[in-house]
Amino acid sequence: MARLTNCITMMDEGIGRMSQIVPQMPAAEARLCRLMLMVSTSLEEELEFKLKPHKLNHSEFLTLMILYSRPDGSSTPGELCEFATQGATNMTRIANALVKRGLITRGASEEDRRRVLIRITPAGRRFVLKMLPPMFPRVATMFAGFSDNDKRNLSRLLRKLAHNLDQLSETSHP
Amino acid sequence: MARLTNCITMMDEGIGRMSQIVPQMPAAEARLCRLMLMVSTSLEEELEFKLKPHKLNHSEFLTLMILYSRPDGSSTPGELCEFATQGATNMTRIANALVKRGLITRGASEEDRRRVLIRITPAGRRFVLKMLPPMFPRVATMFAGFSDNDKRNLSRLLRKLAHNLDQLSETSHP
DNA sequence: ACCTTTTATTTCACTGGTGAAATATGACTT
DNA sequence: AAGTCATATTTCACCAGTGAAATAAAAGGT
Repeated sequence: MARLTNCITMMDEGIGRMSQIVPQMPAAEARLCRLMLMVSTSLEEELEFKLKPHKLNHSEFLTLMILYSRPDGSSTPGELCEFATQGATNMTRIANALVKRGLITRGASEEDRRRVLIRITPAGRRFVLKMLPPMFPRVATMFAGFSDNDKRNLSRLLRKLAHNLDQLSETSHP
Repeated sequence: MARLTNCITMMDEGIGRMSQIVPQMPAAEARLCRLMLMVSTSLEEELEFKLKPHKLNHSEFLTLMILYSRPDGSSTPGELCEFATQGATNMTRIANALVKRGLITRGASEEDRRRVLIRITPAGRRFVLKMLPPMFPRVATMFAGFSDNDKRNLSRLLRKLAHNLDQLSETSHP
């Protein structure tokens, strides 16, 4: 049996036994939580596997992609922290790494010179365009056997979950 | 707008622009990947938030739960590594931490004395029973507004995704 | 001109996790 | 009995990320 499937089986049995001991437990929801965490860990590993040859880690890749997909190819550290969900400390390190490789530049903004402007370089764009296509088959294979309806449904449910999570974090750690 | 929702909006726009530049990109699948990663990161934070007061991190909690849910309350380091998806190095540290708190014991197995037997203590069981219930409302709230059908569907789709991920990792890094 | 605020950065100590190599132990094979 | 294998652990150097505090720089309000 394969790794993830194996873990999921164990999890199912474990939660089954737990919910006999602690009947108030929301067993179905707990299962979904564990499923989410396990599957996404594995998904992340799968993507990292394609990044490693390029000596990129996940957050460097993500930062680069955010910059690429901006209309003007630029952003500020603060914005990048927000969208890549990284702390400022870490973003500094990420930016340092990408600047050293010549994939982005970092300079003072013209309008508001407090701000630092981070901008993807032509070399950065070429790099992305070269490394991206080999990832496509892998991403497509992950969702093999998913009907269009399955994909729509998964998207809908994840967004709904995201909405609930936002509510939760707003009320308890605002 | 809330944090996650905000990030998702940006992601949608970003992938929209990317798929105009690189039309072969499997845009729907890429969106689902990003959604999975973002949502599960947030979900994990939400759970950690409830663990922090108990000075437990996610993998310590998981290890403890695995032990609790075993019929005999015990396991071996190797097995725990597998089901908690942790390296041996890390499991040693986790076990050290839990032993120090008196929540588990670690001793040589009787039958096969190569093996180490890790076993949850009565104090460990009490600890779990005390800390678990306060997490329930949080977990339930995450899936507020999910019909039974939604939950079944999400479970089905995540398991399908898990299956595909297993296939992927078996063929490419076996 | 002065004060406040925003923004970015750096530094430091820390947590959490990885990977590789070395060591120990004892089971299994022959 | 000797050799091989499996298991667990430790150690070491490392990567990735956090949180808090200190510093810098300049915008904006008064």
